[in-house]
Parts: sequence; C-alpha cells; structure tokens
Amino acid sequence: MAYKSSDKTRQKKDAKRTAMMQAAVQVFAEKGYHAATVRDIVKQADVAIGTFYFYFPDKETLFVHLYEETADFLLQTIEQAVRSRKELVQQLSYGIQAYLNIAIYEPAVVQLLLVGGVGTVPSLQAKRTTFRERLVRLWQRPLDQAIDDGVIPNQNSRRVAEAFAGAFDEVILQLLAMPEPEEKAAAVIQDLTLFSLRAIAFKGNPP
Amino acid sequence: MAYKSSDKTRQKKDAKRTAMMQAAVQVFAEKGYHAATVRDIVKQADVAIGTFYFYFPDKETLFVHLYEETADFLLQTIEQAVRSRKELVQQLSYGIQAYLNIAIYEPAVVQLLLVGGVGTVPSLQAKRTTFRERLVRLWQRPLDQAIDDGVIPNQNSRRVAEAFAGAFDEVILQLLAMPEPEEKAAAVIQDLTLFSLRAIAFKGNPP
Amino acid sequence: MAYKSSDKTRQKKDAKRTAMMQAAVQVFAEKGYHAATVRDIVKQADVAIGTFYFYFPDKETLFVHLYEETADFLLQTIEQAVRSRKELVQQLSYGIQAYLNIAIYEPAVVQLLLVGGVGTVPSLQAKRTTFRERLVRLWQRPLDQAIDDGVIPNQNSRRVAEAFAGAFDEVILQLLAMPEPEEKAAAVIQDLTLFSLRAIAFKGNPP
Amino acid sequence: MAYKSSDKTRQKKDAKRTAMMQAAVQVFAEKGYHAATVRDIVKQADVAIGTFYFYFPDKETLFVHLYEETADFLLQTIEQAVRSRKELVQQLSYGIQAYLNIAIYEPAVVQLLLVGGVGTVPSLQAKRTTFRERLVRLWQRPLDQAIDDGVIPNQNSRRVAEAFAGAFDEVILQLLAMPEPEEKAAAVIQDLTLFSLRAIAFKGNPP
DNA sequence: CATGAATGAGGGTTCATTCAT
DNA sequence: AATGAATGAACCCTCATTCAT
Repeated sequence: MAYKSSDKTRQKKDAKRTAMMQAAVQVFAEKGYHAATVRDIVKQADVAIGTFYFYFPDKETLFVHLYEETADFLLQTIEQAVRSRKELVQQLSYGIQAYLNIAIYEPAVVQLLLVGGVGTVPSLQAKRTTFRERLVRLWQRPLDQAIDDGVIPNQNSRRVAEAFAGAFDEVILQLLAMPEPEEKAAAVIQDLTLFSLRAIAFKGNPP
Repeated sequence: MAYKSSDKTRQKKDAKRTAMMQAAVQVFAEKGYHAATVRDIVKQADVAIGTFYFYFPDKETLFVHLYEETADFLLQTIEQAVRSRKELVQQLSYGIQAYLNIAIYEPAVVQLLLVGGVGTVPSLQAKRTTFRERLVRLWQRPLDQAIDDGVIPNQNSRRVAEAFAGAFDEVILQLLAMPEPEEKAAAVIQDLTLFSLRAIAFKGNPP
Repeated sequence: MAYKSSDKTRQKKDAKRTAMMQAAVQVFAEKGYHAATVRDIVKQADVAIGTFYFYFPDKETLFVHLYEETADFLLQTIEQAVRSRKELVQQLSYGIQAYLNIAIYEPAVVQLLLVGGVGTVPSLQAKRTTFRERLVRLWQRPLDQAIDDGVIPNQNSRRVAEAFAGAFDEVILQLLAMPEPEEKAAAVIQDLTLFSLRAIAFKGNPP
Repeated sequence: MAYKSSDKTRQKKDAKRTAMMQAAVQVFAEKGYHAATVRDIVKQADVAIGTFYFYFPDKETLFVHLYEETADFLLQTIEQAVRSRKELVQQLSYGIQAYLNIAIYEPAVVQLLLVGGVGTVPSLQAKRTTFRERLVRLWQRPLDQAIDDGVIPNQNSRRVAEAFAGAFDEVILQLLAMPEPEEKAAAVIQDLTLFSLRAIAFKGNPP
C-alpha cells in the first residue's frame, strides 16, 4: 500500500519535475542561458518560483544537467541509427537522417546544444567540449571501420569526422532557418550523404 | 587655438578608442556578450567606466559594431586570398589558409564570431545570419565558377558551401582547443583542401 | 492549499503596499521627484530595494500614480465640503476649511501637489495641468451658481477661480511655514472667506 | 593702455559669462534644476564644458545665484512700477502690469522662479522663502499705506498680500499656458486690479 | 510540497566635476 | 582662457535565491 502510494507520489513528482525541465529546455533554447530567467521558466511551467528551487538547486546546475541530458539524447539517437546498419553508406545516411529528424521535430534540442548556451557558463565549457568530442567520435567510428574493411582509403579519420560534424551542423541550422524544413529533409539527407561519401573517397555504390 | 582637435589629440583619441575596442573584443570573446560586463571591459582597458560611455553609446551598440567589423575583417581577408587565385585548388587552399591564419594569430576574432554572442542580443540575430550568409557565399563563388568552367560536375553549390563553412569552422575550433595549433596548421590546411576537393568530385591534380 | 492568496496574506500585502506608498509620498514631498531616490524610499519604508520593484513597476509610474491619487483625495475632500452646503458663504468657508485641514494634518499631500514634482517628469506635466484645471473648476462652480442665483454680480468666474486657487495655495503654504499652524487656522479661514466674498462683490451677510 | 585692454578683456569675459548665464536660465526654466545638465547649458551657450567651471564654481551655486538675480530683477521691476505711482489703484494696476509684462516677454524668468527649481536644491529652500517673503511685502506696502491713508479699511494686510501674490501667480501661469497670451494681457490686468480692489474693500473710483 | 513575498548583489548608464594640454 | 577627455560616485533597475507560511 505504502508502496503504491509512494510510487504514485514519485510519479507525480517526476511528472512535475519533467514538465519543468521541458519548460526550461524551451526557454533556454529560445533565449539562451543568460537571457532566460528563472521566472520565464516557472511561468512557462505554470508553477511558483519557489517550486523551481525545490526541484533544482539553481539555474546553472539545471542548465548544465539539461545540456548533458539533451546531448545524450541526441548522441544516442544518432548512434543507434548508425549502429543499426552495417554498411558505411547506410550508416551515414541513417545517421544523418536521425540527426535531421531531431532537428526538425525537436528543434529546441538542436538550439540548446548548438546555440543556446555557448561561451557563457564557465561550468559548461567542459560539457560542450565533451559533447563535441562525442559527436566527432560518433562519426569517426564508422569511418575507422570502413578503413579497416578497406571500403575507403586510409585517411585522417578524426579530422574528417570533425569536418562532418561541423558540416552537418551548419547545413541543419541553415535548414531550420528556412520555412517548412521538413519538405526539404529528404534532399538534404541525400546531399549530405553523397557529400560525405565523396569526401572520404568512397568508391562503392552510392545510395 | 592649437588645442582644438589637433592631429596629435585626434590620433591619441583614436588610439585609445582602438585600444578600448580591442579590450572589448577580448572580453566579449572570452565571456560572451551577457557575461561580459562593461566593468570587465574598462578594467581590461585600464580606464574608468565613464570613459567607456564617452567613446561608445552603450554596450550593445559596441558589441554589434565589433561583431560587424570583425566579420568584415574575416570575410575580406579570406575573400582576398580566394580572389588572388584563379585555380579552384588554390582558391580553396589559400582561402582555408587565410582562415586558419586568423584563427591562430587572432583567436579572439574567431571566438567572437563563432562563440561569443550567439543566441543573446536580439539586434545581433540578423547580423549573425548575415555573417553566415556571407561566409557561405564566399565559399560558394569559386564552386559556381568551377562548375561553369567544367572543372567539377554540376551540384548543389549552395549546400556544399554551407557544408564547407561548417566543416572549416569545426576543424578550426578543434585545432584552437589544442596546444600549439600553429604546428599543425599546415597539415590541417592540406587535409581540409583535399577533403573539399574530394567532396565536390574534383578530378584534376591535387595540390 | 490554504496558502493561496488567503485573505490574511492579501491584507498583509496590501498593508505593506500602502505603507510603502506613504513612505514614498513622504520622501517625494520632502525632496521632490528627482532628488528622491528609490533607496530613500525603501529606507523610509524599511524594506529592501527589490521590494520596491515587487510592488511598483518603477519610480516614475509610482510618482505619477501618487500624484493623481493625492490630487483626487484633495479635490474630492474639498468638493464634498463645498457640495454639502447650499449658500455661497458657507460653500467657500467650508471648502477653505477642508483645504486647510488637509494642509495641516496631511502636509505631505500639499507638499507633493504644490512643490514636489514640478517641472520634472515629462509624463507629469499633463497631470499637473489637469490638477490645476480641476482645482480651478472646483472653485468656479459655486461662483457660477451664485451668479445664476443673482447673489453676486456677473463677472469672469473663471479668472476669479484661478485667483482663488492661487491665493488659497499661497496663504496655506505660508501658514505651513509657521510654527503651530493649527492655532491660526480659524483666523485664516475667516480671512480667506471674507477676502473671497469681497473680491466677488458679495453683498449678503458675512459669516 | 593697459587699462583699456583690461577693460576690453573684462567686457569680453563678462559678455561670455552673461551669455552662459542666459543660456543657463533658459535651460533651468525649461527643464528644472535636476533635469537640466551642465552639458545642456554649455551646448546652449556653445562653449566647452570646462569653460563652465572656469566661470562658475558648480551647478548648484550658479542656479542659486541665477535664482536670486532673477528674483531681484522681477521684484525690482514690479517695485519700481508700484513706487512710481501714488494712488493705490494705480500702484496695483501698474504693479500687475509690470509683472505681466515680464511674464509675457521673459517667460523664463517666471518659469525659473515659480516652476523651475522648487523642492529640489536644499540650499535653495531659504532663497525661495526669501523670494516669497519679498514678493508678499512688495504687495503689502501699498496696502499698509492705503490703510494709513484711510483709503481702505483696516485689515490683515499681510494675509491679503499673500493672497494677492498667490492669485497673481496662478492667473499669470494660466495665461502663459494659453496661446498668444499678449492679446489677453489688458483684460487680465483689469480683471486682477478690480479683483484686488474689491478684495480689500476699496471704495474709491475704479480705474 | 508549494507558494510568492522579500532580499540585495550587481548590471548598465548618467552626469557633475577635474585637469593636462 | 578655453578645451574636452577622463573620472567615478550614484542612480535606476533586474534577477537569482531564500524562507516563513
């Protein structure tokens, strides 16, 4: 009995906590870390300001936590798409697609990671570095495997992965700035996949 | 009578103005727009706070001005390097080299443009969009010409240019995060040039 | 649940708001709008500076509000005294008495309206004009009625009312500058009433 | 020789000093003491800010000095008009006329004294009191003489003079707020004169 | 748990005043 | 004498954070 009630309470609490975090992501993504106020967040979540400090120690901690969580979500989603395929062509293509999907349907995720809180919170600098590092490694892995398999010639896979990460980010941000980005998604995926394959001197069959 | 805006006085004032702007670039690049305070800037420039407002109308105006000026400097420097060559291979190679030079010897420029004031000042959003647009067009021009000349196959040059801009930015930021980046500059230039040429299916002689 | 805007809480908040407004009236009356600082006000009210901005949007808005409220209070109090009588002699006498009462027992009211914020806040200019206008009309009404009733000869009632308003203000300010003004109040009332009646060529029985 | 040159220098200096003081009166009258900045004044006078501090010790001292000087000018002008006549009727009429002339042709004088710096500068409070005192005495003198001469019945001439001072001020300020006040000046003078004569129970021939 | 009144450090900005030229 | 660059105290206001209810 006490179990169940506790569970319910926990769930309720978690629900409210989650709601506030979603509100925070929205506000941080829209305004950036500094311009976003705690009052903005609690207003968006429709709770009192005191409630914020019951659930989170302070604004900065929440932001860093959100950044990490969002980064995890993005990286894992792409990673999963990449891992689910064996062939380099499809690994790239599906990975890019996964990234684009998130960008289009959860733009706040991309805003938060790429725009929201850069160069602002000291304790975030390391997190950002880690995120970029993981993102680079994410693209590097299929490349290394492809080199091992002889599918592409030997090359500085690390640098190429960096270039990929930057290229994908920019193209996606440009896409998001356009009206109705979802209509152009398919073309972008194809463009980026072919771009990538050419850039690494892939000689097999294009998609 | 001689005291009236003599050349010496004018020069001195200009010098101080420039010094303060450099201090401001430093601080903005390091902390970002919001975290940088006017007090930080005047401390860096070793003047009183009133002096800031003698030279500049307010923090935001100065920041936007600095952003534009810095963007102009970066873009013109790269543009000049690109224009000074006729062949696509060299246009890319010299353009990248110019970019890298700035990044290594004037890191604050890159910090300011790529990191410093993103997602912060409303009046900057448009400036940032313009900067990215110009950067993309900068890389797009040689591509279009190469397509016209039949040096590379027809392709979505705009999208490729976006990818180039993003790729170069990321590689450069990664380079700046390393110790002694200038030692690796030559390798990076070559890597990026080859990467670019492959990505656009260039078939001529590599550098 | 009971904590939500309970009567007690509301009352307490209103009480504090009122207390702060009284403090503000005091300070504004004493120093005038510009010389009065928000810190002066919160010190007088014994609260923190943030509390001021919790209750009021800004210094200027509060001042204008206070000015209007105070003007309303003064005008309505006098108006009521005037309206409560039918005979011109008593209308004047009771109106003047009401004015004097406020001046003596709420000197800040008079200070604020006559001294506090003149020639200062642009958004107040119109309010001040309105206040003077209403004050003039206040005295003009019984005059017009008396002319209609044939109690006094026809004359430029508007100009006379202006003169009354100015005369009463000055005499009252002079009275307030003296020690123990309440002792002289009765004499002042009589003097001013007779002064007024003579000035409008009233021929009936003096009070 | 040295004499003359010295005189010239003196005159020149005085000329500049005078120009600055006139500029200051203008600005103070228009904006009030606090809102008027030293920069406003020197801009109006077309000199550098340092020049201000060569001629005057500081803003407050200048203001107080200007206030006194302006008060002297106003009081002496009216006084002279009053003294130049023997009969009460004409003393009042010419005094009022003199006041009105100043108000219409030198509105800054009236603005400065009646509106510009009230309730602002501590060191001005005493000056203002003195000015009002002198103004009251100015009107009181002819009254006392008329009482002595048996032209009007005995009465509290002090209080009546206060009422006069206040009444004239208000009517004049109301006049200045209208378009083309000079056209109404004659009527105002007559109205105020008759108002005054009636108020003091004058029985002789009206003007 | 939740609330929101209360706090005060700190930010951007103004402006009277000084002083080297 | 005259200039105007330079100064910094002080202003208004914001906002992260606390705590009594």
